[in-house]
Amino acid sequence: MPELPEVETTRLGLLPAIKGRRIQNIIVRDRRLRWPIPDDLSALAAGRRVLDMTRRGKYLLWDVESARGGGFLLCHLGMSGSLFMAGREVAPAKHDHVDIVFNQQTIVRYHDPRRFGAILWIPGAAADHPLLDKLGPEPLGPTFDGAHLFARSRGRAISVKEFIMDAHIVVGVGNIYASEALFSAGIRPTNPAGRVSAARYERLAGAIKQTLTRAIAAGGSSLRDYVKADGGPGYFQLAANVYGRAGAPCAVCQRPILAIVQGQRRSFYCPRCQT
DNA sequence: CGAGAGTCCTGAAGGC
DNA sequence: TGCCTTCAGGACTCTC
Repeated sequence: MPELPEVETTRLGLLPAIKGRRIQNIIVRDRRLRWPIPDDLSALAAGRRVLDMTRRGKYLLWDVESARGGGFLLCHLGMSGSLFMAGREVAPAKHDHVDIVFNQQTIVRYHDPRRFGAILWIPGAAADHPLLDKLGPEPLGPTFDGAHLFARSRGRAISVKEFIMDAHIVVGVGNIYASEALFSAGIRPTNPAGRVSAARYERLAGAIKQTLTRAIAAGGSSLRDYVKADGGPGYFQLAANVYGRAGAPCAVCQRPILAIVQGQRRSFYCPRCQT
């Protein structure tokens, strides 16, 4: 399940292979993703160079000569998607829905069994797109801090865990890292967001940054494998303190980790360390 | 506007 | 062994 570190690692892995190179064509084998892949995607992108690839939250934005009549290729991996390098000699496997072809040896292949991901075309300025224009700050960026969380949470009855997973508050905090960051900060996930103190939000913001930074570093160390192999190692080598550990002893106090459901999502926490 | 539920999809896991 | 059921999960979309 790609979270922000996986998306960032994908970006860092693909960028050197495609930056400045011209897209020959795009082969779409199955356009049924979260939204249908546009019919004319290949025609829009073919013959144009990829000037850059940036990330906004978990969206990857390919700058396909946007300033010269092109646009942005928006790509989201959903929960089971991956992008990896392939050559034409490698036959597409099941669920390999799209090939972005640069040449015979250089193909970026999109694989997504559950098809929760997206590939769209944005003409013009990407920041104005409805999927992007209301997103919160980047968690690793300079404008994200405890004061931001505190200010945005006043009056909110929603739980603090659901609050930090809302991309309009801060992008890129998925289910795994939300549980992990709340554990690090000692905050119980069920606490109402509007009642969490400024001091605790400061700790939480720090925990989110640290958790994501460590995961990106771990992903980077196995970058080559990940990009070549689709869905590879790295992230899951990071030992979770609470996520997926229901009933197992807390690493700090030995009490059993609890599992609950919040907003149709699983949450894990230590009943003693998190208050 | 906010809260909560519904929705898409497939593979893995569990029950019998 | 094999079939059936349940569940997980990102994030948009709808309803109240």
